[in-house]
Amino acid sequence: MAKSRNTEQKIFDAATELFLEKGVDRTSVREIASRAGINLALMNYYFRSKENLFYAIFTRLVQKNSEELIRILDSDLPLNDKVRQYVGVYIDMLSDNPLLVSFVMAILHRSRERITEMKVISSLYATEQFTKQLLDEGKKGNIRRTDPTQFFVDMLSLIAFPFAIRALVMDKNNFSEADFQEFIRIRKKHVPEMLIDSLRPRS
Amino acid sequence: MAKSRNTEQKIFDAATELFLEKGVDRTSVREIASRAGINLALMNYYFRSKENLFYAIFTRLVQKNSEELIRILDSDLPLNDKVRQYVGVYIDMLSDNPLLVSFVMAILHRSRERITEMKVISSLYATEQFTKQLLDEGKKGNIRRTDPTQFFVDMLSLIAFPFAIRALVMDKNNFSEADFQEFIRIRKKHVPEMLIDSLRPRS
DNA sequence: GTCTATACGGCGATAGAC
DNA sequence: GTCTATCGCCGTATAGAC
Repeated sequence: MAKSRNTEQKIFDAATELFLEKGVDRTSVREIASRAGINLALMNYYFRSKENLFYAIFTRLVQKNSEELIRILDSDLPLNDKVRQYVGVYIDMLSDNPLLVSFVMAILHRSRERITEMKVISSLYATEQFTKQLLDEGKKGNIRRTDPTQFFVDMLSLIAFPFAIRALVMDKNNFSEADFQEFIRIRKKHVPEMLIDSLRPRS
Repeated sequence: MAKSRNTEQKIFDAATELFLEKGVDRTSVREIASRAGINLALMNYYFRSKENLFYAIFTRLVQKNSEELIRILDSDLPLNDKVRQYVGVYIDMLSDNPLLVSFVMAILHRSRERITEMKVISSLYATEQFTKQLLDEGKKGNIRRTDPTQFFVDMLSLIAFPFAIRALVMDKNNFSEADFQEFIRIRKKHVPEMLIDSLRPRS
């Protein structure tokens, strides 16, 4: 018992490091065990499978980061401020956590049907309250668009996809790391304004 | 010789089917050989590796579909018409080719450095001529935005990401297949208008 | 070209001893 | 809990008959 949490944590930490360094698929369980300084069998004693370990790490990472996102969506902020804040925080979060981007890619790349099982991934999506707010603003005629699903998918796409095609963008534009960070910094202003524009009633 | 193209084609077709059904990673070369009705050794005779086979299928699929996209980008159409046509054709293409979406996901999920090696993937990105057109319109003061990279990333994100998170969107909205298709059909009108709006000079 | 047969090292997972 | 030893599958490769 005394050593159990310790060992579990060592496996967890070693896996997190390796997943970040080499990606999930290119990291073998033997390598994780080796870096954790334990045996291959122990790896399976604590986490029944590599997939389980992956889920454990992913869940913790998402939970840690998604709380703030949900808090923003469920806040009492006016719609425009809310969009600005949400996009900014979300982009910072993806920018600061390459592992998160890589995990989401790995999950999207997996079988499409079972995405539902990863309940935690829902926390990266819209909340009921935010959907309601959009519908309410629409009824009041304050905004042009009336489909919350389209709006939220637009928002998520503009936030997340650039990180997914990061390598392609960098290659095509001869971007350095700093260039890409500057590109993302500009998006933090640009994306909210574009979304808010799309809501503005026509003059 | 007589049978060679035939066998190569059978392997090609069997692999295409299986990649679509189960995803690239979950399909074994033994399974491909089995479905193609041939032997494991032949599999290695024609394509030296599974990776080679994957690239062959992917390259052919992209080339077949990207020609029209490039033709549109390099056409003499006015900017707004070009955006409408490009988005519509691109969305149709992704809608009709789930394999293409899955392959792009697989590649994005692979090592980020080597994306450059897949030269064919560049054909899914902007052309020089289109970039030039955006810059020219900007100089003439016809459009508000001046950064072609941001615009093109916006466009690609709004087109492609919804297909990547298709399962999530369907789950969160209780969409049937038909519902999702309708959702996409609406996007074919909505996305170009949103992009064109973002270009329109402020009144 | 196509086949059978066999082999290699690496993988994820597990049985069973301690 | 922790270990050793082993299983079955994987991608890849090759030798040799037809």
